[in-house]
Amino acid sequence: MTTLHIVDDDEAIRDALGWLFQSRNVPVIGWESAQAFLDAWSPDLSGCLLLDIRMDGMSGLELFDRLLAQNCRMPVIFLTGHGDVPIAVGALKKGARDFVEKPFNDNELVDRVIDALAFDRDQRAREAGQAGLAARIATLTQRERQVMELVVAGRLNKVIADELGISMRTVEVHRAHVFEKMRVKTAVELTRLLTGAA
Amino acid sequence: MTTLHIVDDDEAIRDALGWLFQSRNVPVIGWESAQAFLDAWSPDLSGCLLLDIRMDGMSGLELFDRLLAQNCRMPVIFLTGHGDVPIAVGALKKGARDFVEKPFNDNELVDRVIDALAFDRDQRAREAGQAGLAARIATLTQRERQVMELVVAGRLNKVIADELGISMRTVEVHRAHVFEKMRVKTAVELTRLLTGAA
DNA sequence: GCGCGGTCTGCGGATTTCCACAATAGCCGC
DNA sequence: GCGGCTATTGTGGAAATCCGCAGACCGCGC
Repeated sequence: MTTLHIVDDDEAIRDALGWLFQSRNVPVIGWESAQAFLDAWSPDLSGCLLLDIRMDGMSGLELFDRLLAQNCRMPVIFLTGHGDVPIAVGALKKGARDFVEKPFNDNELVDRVIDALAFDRDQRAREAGQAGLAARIATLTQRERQVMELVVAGRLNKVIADELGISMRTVEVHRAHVFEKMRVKTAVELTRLLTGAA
Repeated sequence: MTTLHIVDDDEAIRDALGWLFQSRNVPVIGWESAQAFLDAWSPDLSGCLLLDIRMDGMSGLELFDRLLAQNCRMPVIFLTGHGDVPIAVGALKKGARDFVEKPFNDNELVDRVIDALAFDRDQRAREAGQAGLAARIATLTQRERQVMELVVAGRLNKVIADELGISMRTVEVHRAHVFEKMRVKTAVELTRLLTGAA
């Protein structure tokens, strides 16, 4: 679900943030430790993360690192009480979306979270498209993939036949199969698909 | 030139940094104020910027904003004595490349500057390619541009003729002109050019 | 062994693209 | 007005692509 995940070991803060966001119609789930969230995380968890830096046990930064190692691309907003520039800079350069010091302005934080949620939705839509594409590519045979690459590289069938050492007719057959499986009608459409054009 | 531009109103620091970088074979130019650099800036100044935050007159942050307003895309590394998280976060989110607190580690700073210089070179190469492309597109006539768009959209000449209400032969002529002016031989190559593929 | 899928090939025809040669017409600047 | 650029169209042929029909070989699983 597209939810704000709040990871903070201070229950009072989880509750306060929970109230804040629920009053703005943002679904919230609270986690009492980095480990708890890490255990529950799966790639189809969507939404964004609000992460306290200083926690007992695993810190927010370490959780962030571990999530990155697992290819989590959920937007992360850090919350911290004690400002530390190198930490903030490091987190942002690793890809964190924001880094907010307490005390924070409620409205501002809500806005940033809402932006992050929208970003995650968009990103997931893009990734879903890519996944469908990858699935179609997976149905291609070895040869078909080879031919497809050369077609997308702009080679004529004649040239492809030469390069692969097969007859033009065979290239045509593979090419037709590629078009069918990739659900396109022309080489241009195929190129747009694979180069990720609009 | 691809140079490190140091903007700091403290001459001692400019000198110290100048020595540091020149000893590492990084060309350096020092500027004694934000205004001085801003006056001298032009879009073909290349390299990267090392910018002190606190200066008499215009601050480093304000210089950064003004440069952004002028579409400067040179990588900027901020230097600051007094850490302030919101400022650092704001600068990075606006696109600054780094934000370093004094005292800094010499080697680390040099590495980051060298990275930034390499980034600028790459970025300029990409932009030069795009500029050449834009220049070629500019030589196309109205009609040729229309035809090009439809070709890249994957339409057949026949369909393009219908959509534009002209004869197929005319479409062929425009299409050939487009290929010639854009220096490609196939519709696929043209598509790759315009969609910015490898 | 038999079927299925992948790879390979040829033939022939329809469609599309590519291109040289040729021509008409409007607009703009010298 | 002439020359140049743009847009338009036609004829006709060469080249490339698209596609159905037909057949071949090989490996794999039932």
